[in-house]
Amino acid sequence: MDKDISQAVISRLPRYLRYLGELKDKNVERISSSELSVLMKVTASQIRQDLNNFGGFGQQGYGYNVDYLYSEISKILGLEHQYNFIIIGAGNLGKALGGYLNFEKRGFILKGMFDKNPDLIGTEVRGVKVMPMEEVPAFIKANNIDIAVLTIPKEGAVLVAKVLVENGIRAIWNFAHVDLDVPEYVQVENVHLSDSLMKLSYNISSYMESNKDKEQ
Amino acid sequence: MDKDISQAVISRLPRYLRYLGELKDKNVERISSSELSVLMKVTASQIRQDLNNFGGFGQQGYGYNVDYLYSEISKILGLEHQYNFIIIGAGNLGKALGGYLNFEKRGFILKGMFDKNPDLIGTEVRGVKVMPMEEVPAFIKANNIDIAVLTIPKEGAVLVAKVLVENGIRAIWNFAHVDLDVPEYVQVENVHLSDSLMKLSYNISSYMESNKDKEQ
DNA sequence: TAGATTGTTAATCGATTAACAATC
DNA sequence: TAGATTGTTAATCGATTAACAATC
Repeated sequence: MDKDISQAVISRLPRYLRYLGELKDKNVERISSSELSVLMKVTASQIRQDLNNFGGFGQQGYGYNVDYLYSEISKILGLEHQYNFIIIGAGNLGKALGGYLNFEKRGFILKGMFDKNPDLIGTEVRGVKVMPMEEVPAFIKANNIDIAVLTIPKEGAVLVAKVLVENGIRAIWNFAHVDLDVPEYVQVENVHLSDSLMKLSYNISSYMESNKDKEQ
Repeated sequence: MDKDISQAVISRLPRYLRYLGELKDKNVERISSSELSVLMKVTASQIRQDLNNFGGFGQQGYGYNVDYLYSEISKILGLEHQYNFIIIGAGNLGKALGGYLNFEKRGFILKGMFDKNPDLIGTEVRGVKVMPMEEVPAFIKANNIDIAVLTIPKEGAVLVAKVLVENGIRAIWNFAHVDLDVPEYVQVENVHLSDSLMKLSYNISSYMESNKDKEQ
């Protein structure tokens, strides 16, 4: 299908979807790329280029129909599918993600949680029980799990990822602070929180540096 | 100081630091850009270009001293500073971030947590008490808070950010699913988890699409 | 010294922006 | 029809890669 779209474009799609959702909520019927560009603080040209990677969703002289564009971007992002997911690591982060109801609205269904800590086994998040790690392989197969969320310390992550892949997982949302090495057919999305915090740290201190002269 | 370095470069620095940390742990003394490029799966050229934005840290014919390069990148990222931070929103995500000890190792000191939910007030994370939202302004001033972590639903986030800025916060680590509008001197780092999940969703479904023909 | 590898310039590639003809 | 705005091509800008002279 579509020739490989750059990840830069993909990264912007959820933000388009968010703004279009807000416009929908306000019952806005149509919007032009230039109006949207003002709201989103990007160029109108970029919006049109991005969208035209996937097809012509607008109409000359009119702009874009908000509802239609919203639903098209949803489709592009694969949000019309349902995905079953499990969470590996039932600490605070795992629980936070498991409890997040908006994911379910988008079609991501929490099927199970796992942890190696016996104290956590049997506890629940939204009615989903935490199970011991040994049960992961059988559970994946029995429940058609698509996505595994990895919220465990980096030490165990590489091995766990291997087990997940062996048992047919197709995607990993990786919060462990390590790069996973998986076959190309397994999609990995990394969320490295400490990297993000370091970026913030850089920007704070580089802003300070650049203002040293002006200070007094 | 340094002419504005692109955010693409900044984003790669924490990953360099992570690999150098691992090499340090293995007592590796020196490494060449090409050895590192193999480990990290990037080009040697990119490594050298990235580093030379900040100065010449290597030596011809030798490569880079691991310890030295590690400490230089730490400095660049501002990790030799101490930052005091507070967490606004003491739900599971807030608690997860508050409990993360590695942040403290990097110089990020959790000073307080806040929530508007009376049930949470008085509970603790690592000895840090959750306080009511009304106390935020006085607390920021009294405790020299640099960074606020925003782990509240998007509805309240814009208003809270306004209050934070008015009281002298210089940086916001924003987990609320909304774009904050703050003065240019306030640094914002966004972590939009649902955007990240949608990217994963795109990659799963576009991989499926691209293999439809091959299937059977 | 000879070999290795950096720092840096030049070439290439890709992404963003500008411009405008097509068309609703 | 006239005006507006897209879809798309062309121009620009920035980031990545390649190449190599400098130098340890």
